[in-house]
Amino acid sequence: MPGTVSKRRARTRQRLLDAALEVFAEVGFGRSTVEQVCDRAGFTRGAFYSNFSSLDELFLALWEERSARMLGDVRRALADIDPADPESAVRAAIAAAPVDDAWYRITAEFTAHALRNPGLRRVMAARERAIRDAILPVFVTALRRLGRRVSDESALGDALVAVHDGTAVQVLLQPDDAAVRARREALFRNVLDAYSTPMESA
Amino acid sequence: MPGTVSKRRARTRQRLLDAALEVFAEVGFGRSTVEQVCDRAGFTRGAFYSNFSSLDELFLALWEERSARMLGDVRRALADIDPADPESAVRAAIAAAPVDDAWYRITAEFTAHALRNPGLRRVMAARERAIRDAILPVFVTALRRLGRRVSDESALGDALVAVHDGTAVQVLLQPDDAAVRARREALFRNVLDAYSTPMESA
DNA sequence: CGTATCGAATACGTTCCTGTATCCGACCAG
DNA sequence: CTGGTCGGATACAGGAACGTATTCGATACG
Repeated sequence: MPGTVSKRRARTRQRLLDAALEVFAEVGFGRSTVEQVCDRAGFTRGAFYSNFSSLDELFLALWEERSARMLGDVRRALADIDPADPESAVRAAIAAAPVDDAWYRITAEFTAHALRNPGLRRVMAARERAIRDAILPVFVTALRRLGRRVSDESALGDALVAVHDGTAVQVLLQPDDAAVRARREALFRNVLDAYSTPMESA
Repeated sequence: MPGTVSKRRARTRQRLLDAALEVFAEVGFGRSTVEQVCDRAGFTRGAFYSNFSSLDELFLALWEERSARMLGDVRRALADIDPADPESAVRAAIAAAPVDDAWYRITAEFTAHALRNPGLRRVMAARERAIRDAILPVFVTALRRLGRRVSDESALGDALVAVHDGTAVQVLLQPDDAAVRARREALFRNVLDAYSTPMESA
């Protein structure tokens, strides 16, 4: 059966990816080695090179997988929201893209890496756009339910992503500071407000 | 003269730092080696170890130096602004913290690095706060001149930094997209607007 | 069953990098 | 001019990681 991979192979691959996630989070991608990943996964380097041609390739595969999963999580979390309760919908949207320390470290380093490689950069930009476009409709419909309409959806999307990323660093740098978290949420509200206008009631 | 360093030593040190900046920007801190830095600087590893005990130490020194310089640049740029021209003051403030590709890559990686190390994390958080507090007054006085007062300065400061960082990534990922840059500036204006309220005229 | 194939393990040579211990030259003081 | 010291160069031994070529065992299939 061409195009199929054996279960054995798939399991090995997955364990390598999982191990790599841990190693990258602990020592950073740059400082990670093929050997460390293999040790952690319980395989030898032979197994690694039978599945990936380089650490870079694995890195990309890992990022694809994780960001796809996150995108799925977001879509799923937003699929069964209560249309009558826009407040909780927005809360669900924010919760769906949580500030995860380890994952932030990895994406930060991957972003830096991607900025050095035009091909990767485009892949990353596209993925960012996909995530933005998945989340955006939720906010738009929620706002509509609150009697507000969004004029420029792209602008709102970019603003939300920027605020999400920018404030995530602050929250992670000062994890014990409740005020920082509060300001983060306030900023979200302010942006939603600034990018939508009250509708004439029907 | 205790506490002093010879000129020769200072020059060597500086050349090593400059070379390191280039190397880090090109291959990333994690993938950089002592040898690469020395080759680039035109020294041997002996000179390196006579100045730094490890790449990590140099990395920290480099970041200190650069971020201090940037802080100085900001302060200087904002020292001689025209008080009668708040528009250009804000423009100067934005220009003072430019979106520099190489520098962004390094700080991104350093941030990830710092998040793994509580001591470094606190150093970084303090530095971020210093930068924020240096820029903040400019915006506050500029807004006042425009007849608006800022109620919560900390909130505005955090918001500006978050927007700056969050949108910087977007700009770097889509360097040719003018719309992204435009949205970035619009977001700045929106934030300035949201975090200030019109004053009763005197 | 037996056999063919697939995938992980092994083993190898090589390159790169590390850190230290020592050397040598330049610069300064007297 | 001369001795001392400071700072970068040299040299050395060791270790880590790489990528490949090959082996060997397991699994699927006739």
